[in-house]
Amino acid sequence: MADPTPGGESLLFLTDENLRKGIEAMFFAYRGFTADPDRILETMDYGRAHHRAVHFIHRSPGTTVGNLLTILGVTKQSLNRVLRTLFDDGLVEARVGKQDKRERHLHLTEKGRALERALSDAQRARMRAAYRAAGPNAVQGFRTVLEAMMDPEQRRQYQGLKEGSA
Amino acid sequence: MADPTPGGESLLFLTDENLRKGIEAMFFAYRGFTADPDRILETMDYGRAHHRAVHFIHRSPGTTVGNLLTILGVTKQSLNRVLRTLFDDGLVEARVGKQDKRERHLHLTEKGRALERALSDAQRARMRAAYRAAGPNAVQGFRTVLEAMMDPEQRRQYQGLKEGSA
DNA sequence: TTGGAATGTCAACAACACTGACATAAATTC
DNA sequence: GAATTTATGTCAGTGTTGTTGACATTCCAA
Repeated sequence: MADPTPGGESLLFLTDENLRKGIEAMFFAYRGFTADPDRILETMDYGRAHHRAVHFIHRSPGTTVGNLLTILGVTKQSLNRVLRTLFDDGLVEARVGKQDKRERHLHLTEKGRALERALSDAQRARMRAAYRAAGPNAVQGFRTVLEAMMDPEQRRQYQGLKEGSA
Repeated sequence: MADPTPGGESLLFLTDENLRKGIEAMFFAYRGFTADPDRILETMDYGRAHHRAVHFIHRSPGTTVGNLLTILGVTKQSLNRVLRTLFDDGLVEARVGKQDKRERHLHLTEKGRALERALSDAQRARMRAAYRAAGPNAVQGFRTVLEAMMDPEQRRQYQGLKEGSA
């Protein structure tokens, strides 16, 4: 019998069945991933879109609307609807750019930081439990596969944060 | 200095910064995960909900509407809207149960199988590329962490398929 | 000064989720 | 056999989040 693994390593992990399991794992895990913040959000008048906006504004304080549009991958109309409620409710404030006065630099207010903390505490708790249960090696693999699954554009945004982007 | 890792292992992988990276990895990777099927779906009149229904009917031929409701975690009204279009377009057929005539057992037609194949080929291609790039060890870790991230109920459904469920 | 970039806003629409209420048929239980 | 429960379908209304398209404002830059 010819060796089916020219590189010397087993390629059994690439069977369609294994890929299907990976696909379903993503589906079910993503549900768990969003479940806890969702529960908090639904007690307010907010949804996932608000969570995402708050998260990325927290991560990159002073980011512009345009940056946020690129990261979130939605239309400005869609983002604007969300941002307006966050302004109105006093969670986010927009400061006119000093150099370029067309830009609006987004910042969380104290109230906004409180919501961000509540949401990310909930989400991190589950992530931490999963990490702890799986161990550091598994976590390393987890991150490696997810990164390989991103579009190049998304991967750039994911990695670009290491050296600060705002 | 006291040893911060009583078990002897480093717990540095549990820092908030690492957890945040994991959270964003999930966010960006899920976008990539759904991007390819989404492109196919939008050329038709279908969306992600149709994809999910077709996927799970393919995986568990003869599954009932109730089973599907549990797996997908949506309301019957929501699922019904999707199933109706799949019936009307001749992608899925419902057979009245032999033992329990209230049940509708769902099956893909040839046309339905064709769509399923197109969608899962696209999704598997990306998953395969990611798996190959990351290697078997990373894939193992990927699956372990995702599994730990699921709700217990979801985990049961994810695992229950090993021994066939339809 | 003109063109384009960054942003905001109005209107309409679609996908996909939800709740609540009601209907039907069949199984189950008393 | 009657009453109840289960499985499914359907009608109506609502909400979140996305989309296009069009238009206005402000301001940087050539």
